[in-house]
Amino acid sequence: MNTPFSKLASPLLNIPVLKASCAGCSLHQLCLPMGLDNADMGRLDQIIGRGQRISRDQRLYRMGDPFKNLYAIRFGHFKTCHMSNGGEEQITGFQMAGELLGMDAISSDHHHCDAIALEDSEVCEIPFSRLEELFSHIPTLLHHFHRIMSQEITRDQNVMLLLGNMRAEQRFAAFLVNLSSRYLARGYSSTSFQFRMSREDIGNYLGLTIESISRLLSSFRVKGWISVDKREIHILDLPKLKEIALGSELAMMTKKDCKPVAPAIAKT
Amino acid sequence: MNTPFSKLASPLLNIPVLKASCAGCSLHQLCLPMGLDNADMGRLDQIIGRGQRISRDQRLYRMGDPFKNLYAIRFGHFKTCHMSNGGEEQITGFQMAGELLGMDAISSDHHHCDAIALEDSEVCEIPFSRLEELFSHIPTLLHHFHRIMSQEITRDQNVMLLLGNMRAEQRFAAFLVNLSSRYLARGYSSTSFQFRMSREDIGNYLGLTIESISRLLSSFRVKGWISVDKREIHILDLPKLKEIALGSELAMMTKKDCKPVAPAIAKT
DNA sequence: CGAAGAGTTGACCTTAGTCAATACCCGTGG
DNA sequence: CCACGGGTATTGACTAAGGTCAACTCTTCG
Repeated sequence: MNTPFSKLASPLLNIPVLKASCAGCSLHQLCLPMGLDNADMGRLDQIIGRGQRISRDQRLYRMGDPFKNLYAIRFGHFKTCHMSNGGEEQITGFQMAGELLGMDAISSDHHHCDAIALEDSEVCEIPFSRLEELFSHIPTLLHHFHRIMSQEITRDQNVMLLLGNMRAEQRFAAFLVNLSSRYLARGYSSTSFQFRMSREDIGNYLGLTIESISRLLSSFRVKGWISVDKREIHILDLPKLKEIALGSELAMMTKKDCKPVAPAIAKT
Repeated sequence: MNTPFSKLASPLLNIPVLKASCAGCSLHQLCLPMGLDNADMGRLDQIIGRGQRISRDQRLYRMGDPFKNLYAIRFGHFKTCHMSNGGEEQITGFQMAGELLGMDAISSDHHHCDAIALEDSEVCEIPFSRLEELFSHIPTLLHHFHRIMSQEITRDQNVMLLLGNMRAEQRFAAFLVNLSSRYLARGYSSTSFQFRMSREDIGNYLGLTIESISRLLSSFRVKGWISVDKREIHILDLPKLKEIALGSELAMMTKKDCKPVAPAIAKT
């Protein structure tokens, strides 16, 4: 295992200080420094602050906190929770290693949501003002940063699609497929992984109740598409899940084997 | 009325060419050039391409189109439609004058949605590559651009909250209040305006059916909160709508006048 | 005038939420 | 060791919110 944080002895306090290094990090092709040459990556390393350990259930930042840093997740998982003024909370996303936290705060200089660790995790602190200084010297970095922000927008809009259009089964399938592909991109198994979040979190994220999630898990299990043991899940029929996630008409067709003649993608 | 586009005679074709000018535009305090001094605004003007007229129902861009420009809405209204792979469409937003279109396309160099004019409209074309060049010379502009992107993220996440947590009545109230405040910010009446979109569009956006929208309009009318005539709406009780939009517990309280003693904002 | 499109309203039905009982896991302490 | 309690998950029975289907109106446009 590579150790992307080198432990330096703090001269005064004699406690280990975590010093991040993009160059030594296995995620640099997924994360902010993507596409940078060694020289530029070095410059980025210079501004990146000390790493932070965040233990399970701890908040990296809270809604209303002043905005200073973006955070790149080194390892671990987070959820971001928005609170409506009425007090109900909505989980707007689950983030994993290599992803950036805090971009929602740029617009108003304070955070709009809570970021909560789902397990013991570690993040790199990226002072945003220094990052902005760097942008004028490294156009590649700027461009990539814009891609990341834009990606976040696209992702959110896909969730809107999910919440606005899909029925429970489809939402849940889409959720599983999404997790699956993100683990794949990180070099993990796309078919066997653990839920880092509770059923309640999943339900909240998908706009469903905890009971519905439970029932969906059971139903998918009975149908032979997955096997579950607590938070351990094995996807047994990924193509089927993708089909369900993709949606409705097409899935209905194949399910009922009806009218394979007429073009399935008829206008709605 | 100020005319932000000056008509120049095209030397060859002798047709009027629309030349945009931020300095002369009434929206420059809402739009991209916000906070720029005159010199910088001039530099921005230099890169802004010709204006485009988009007539009602026409598409400014389509999903899959290569990404070249961002577009600032000069006047008129747009909707952005995502298509799921399954073919169902979801309207992810309604945009009005002073807002930027196309930011979702930065991540992959092609557009992820269709932008459709809800009425005859006009946009300024902003070549993104030239804008990025400008960023290194005008940090203020870059910073503001980041705020705009971040705002888009926040806004999308608020819609997620709406779709994930709110019930029909609350969604619709939130929708009305949102429109109201955006018109206010543009100097229009916050209580009397026209829907630029059909009931179907509203329903699609809010994750409800057209029939539900119709019923909600009727019910709000009967309760005396609004008056509607086709697409003309007058908000008669904005505070009430805000209360409903804000949500649940608080609204329930006042509605039923029950237990005004216990703190309404109890933990969920 | 007739046809098409948009909107309204009513009757009925389905999906997922609510409520409640129960199971299971795990850490604590007698 | 087992009992206890709290958090988490599963399952069932019932309900309600909103979807579906259908009839009808109104407006617009050719």
